Amino acid sequence: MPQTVPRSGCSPPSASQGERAVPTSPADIHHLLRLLGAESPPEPMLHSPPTHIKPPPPYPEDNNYLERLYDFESYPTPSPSSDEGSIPTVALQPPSPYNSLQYSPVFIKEEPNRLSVPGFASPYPLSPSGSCVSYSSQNQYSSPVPQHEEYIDIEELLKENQILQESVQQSYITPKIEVEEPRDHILLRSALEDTSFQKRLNLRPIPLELGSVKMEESNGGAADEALVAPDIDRVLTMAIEQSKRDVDNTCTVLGISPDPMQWSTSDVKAWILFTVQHFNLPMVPAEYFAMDGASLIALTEDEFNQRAPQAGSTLYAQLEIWKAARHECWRGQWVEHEQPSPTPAPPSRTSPDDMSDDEDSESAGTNANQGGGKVKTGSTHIHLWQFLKELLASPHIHGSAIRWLDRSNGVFKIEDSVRVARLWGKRKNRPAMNYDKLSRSIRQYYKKGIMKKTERSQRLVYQFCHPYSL
DNA sequence: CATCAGGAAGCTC
DNA sequence: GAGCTTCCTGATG
Repeated sequence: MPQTVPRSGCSPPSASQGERAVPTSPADIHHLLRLLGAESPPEPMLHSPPTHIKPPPPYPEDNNYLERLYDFESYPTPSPSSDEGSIPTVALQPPSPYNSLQYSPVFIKEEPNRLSVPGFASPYPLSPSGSCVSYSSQNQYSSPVPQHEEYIDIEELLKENQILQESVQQSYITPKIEVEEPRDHILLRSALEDTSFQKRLNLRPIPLELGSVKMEESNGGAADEALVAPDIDRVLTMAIEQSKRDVDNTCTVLGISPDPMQWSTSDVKAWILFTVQHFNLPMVPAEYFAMDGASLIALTEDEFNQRAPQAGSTLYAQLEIWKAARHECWRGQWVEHEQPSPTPAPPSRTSPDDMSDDEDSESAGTNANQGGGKVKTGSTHIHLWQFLKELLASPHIHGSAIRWLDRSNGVFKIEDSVRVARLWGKRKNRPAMNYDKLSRSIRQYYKKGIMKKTERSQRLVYQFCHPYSL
């Protein structure tokens, strides 16, 4: 019997993570990473390339074709962020076959601790040590996929991760310091754990339940044995985080929303070209994807492949990541990731609590995607638990009204019931809202498995169930 | 007195 | 039908 992930005592039926199968072999991991958008690694590979990929039809290199290519100069070239001064930038150059066009370098904010796994989701080049590489405009373009590493050094990866986790645990021990847990992302995780790609890519299915060590017959030797599920879980978590960072960076560079549904035709163009450039894919004629984001989302993988025989799969896989991230955004997970660091209160105020209700309402209602996209929330179509998490995510503004007592266990306290109720009422256009009604709604969550009673009953203290506390 | 707990009915989407 | 909202009674600290 395979072991399974221990569940929280109140996992809601609809949100249970279940016992999904995840790929276990390096070959499958590699496929997973490719689906995240990384280009095929150079030979030799850990696995044979999928046989169904046909040789690309040669694109005409006449002037008419070149004119149909997207205009790279139209992209914004944001200057390096000032709040993360130590983070270097990477100026990406287009692939050499097309460098006869006039391109402007695109500056990407690179993060120093970017995961250094070849063929990984990150489209940004890394030096062999994992630090960033700057490409001057004179440099010849290098493939975004690191060429210097060809294998996943999973042991080293896990060692680093273990050190990281130990340091985090150390922080937990420190009294009175709240440590923000690394955000998990249920939907992205689901996308990553989806093994339907095994079927699509004619891979040998390798069932493994999350948290188990059950292995099918292994022909991969010691490398396979080394990949037990908890380790894969960590890799998945890192992959998720990486994907989100990549989405964030792309949003910043292109000035587009993280939600593909919001994309205009020109946004789609920008995204297609950006993705093609990053993954060193063959150029795609502009008219093949002349549509808005909603239409793009509606395309099937086959339709992507018809439009772009070589790039279609990667583009489709990337869009899947963005679509999953869009759901994360909706769930409010994106908010905390993109939220700018707390800014000082305006001079006219002595504390955030002096803010007017209107400003409270606004700050609690429009924080999604403040980091650079165009999407605004603030809709009345928000669940109470999401709203509470919004408030909890802004301790610099709402810390006096509601705050985490135990972030890791989802325990929070309403410090000012009147204020929280008033904010909720404003958001829902319910002027008569009061704490009595709000608390009644919270109590409804007990049945639904969204919240639970705390072990020791305390006034105004509630607890989210997993995974709602994430 | 404020809060907790939960039943019941109504409203909105 | 879901997700509240509103109103209610009774219990608790």
